[in-house]
Amino acid sequence: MDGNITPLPASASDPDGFAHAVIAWQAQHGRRDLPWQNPATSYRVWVSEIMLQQTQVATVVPYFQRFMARFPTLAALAGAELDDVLQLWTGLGYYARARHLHQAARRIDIDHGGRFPTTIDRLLELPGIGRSTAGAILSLALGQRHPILDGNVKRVLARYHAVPGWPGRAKVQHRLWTLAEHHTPRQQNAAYNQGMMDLGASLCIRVRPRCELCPLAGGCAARRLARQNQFPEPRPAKVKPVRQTRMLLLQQAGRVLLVRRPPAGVWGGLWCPPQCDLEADYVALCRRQFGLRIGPARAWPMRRHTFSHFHLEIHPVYAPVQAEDPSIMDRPGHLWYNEHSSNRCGLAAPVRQLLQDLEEIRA
DNA sequence: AACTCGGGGCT
DNA sequence: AGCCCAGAGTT
Repeated sequence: MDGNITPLPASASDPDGFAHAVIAWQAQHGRRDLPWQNPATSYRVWVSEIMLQQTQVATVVPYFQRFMARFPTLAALAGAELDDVLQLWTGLGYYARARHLHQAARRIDIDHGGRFPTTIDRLLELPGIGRSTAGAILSLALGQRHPILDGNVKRVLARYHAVPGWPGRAKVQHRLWTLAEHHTPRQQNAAYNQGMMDLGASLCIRVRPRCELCPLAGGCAARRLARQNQFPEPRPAKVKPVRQTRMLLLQQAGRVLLVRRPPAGVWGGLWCPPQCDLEADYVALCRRQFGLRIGPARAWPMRRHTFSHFHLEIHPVYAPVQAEDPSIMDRPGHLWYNEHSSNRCGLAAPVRQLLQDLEEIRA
């Protein structure tokens, strides 16, 4: 690539040629064969946008394929059990989004007769869909004119206009939305929005952006100032506290006891080994809470899991179950998990790792 | 170890 | 309106 920027034809709605440059670049270099682009139905674009909110494209693709194989239509998702949805979400993180997705599918089924809403106001009423996601669905699937402002677009606009401040701040976000609206073309809106996302993902990346290939380089304020790395500004740093927890790996006949976590909060709705404080008497707890008598316990090495706002130090303890009170175990919210049986449940990443380690020790 | 990401929810 | 929260992957 020679780095020359072709002079851009201007139009009444795009006086600086910004949108035109993005659309032309997208046609040549953008992504056109992602699974949710073929076909780009509202349902498929919606699911992909929710997954892409928390994960990069390469990771999302296999999750998306599995999800579509299992829930090919909105009706299939609306009729599904939450546990089945969470199972397909295992490892993706941000499990509230899977719950919102499922909830929203049911709402569309009930409130809209199963037909996907086609206006931004109706979309914004659904859980898990905000302005950017609604705009992406209507633009990419239906060709309507809406701006979007995902992480990639924020980075492109923050650099192009040298917007100071952290985009998480309301004032900065408002400025970026205004800029996004300003650049959004009347024609070829889908190609433009896809192009902005592709630009942010492939050239206008966080570190060492590849400005020499960028169709917007000629007008980019950050580049003119040679300050590409200083936009957008990072989130203000904060110190993360450390929390500790005990996880009880109670094994019986090759199965491990899991309990369902509360529907909201960390790992909401997921299944997890019983937890307690480090100081707690877990032998007594097993008997009192689960009716289990456990054999000699063995502590496993601590492992650390980092969340956005704290570190969690997990202290696993393994213990064989010697006797159980059979009447207690059939309560809802409890299950004996076996990797090879078809348990339908969502697992957080460190829990999945723990169960995998347990499996390897047995083998 | 720091950084990322859009939306929900609380104050 | 302005915070805080959520999780795993990437760098």
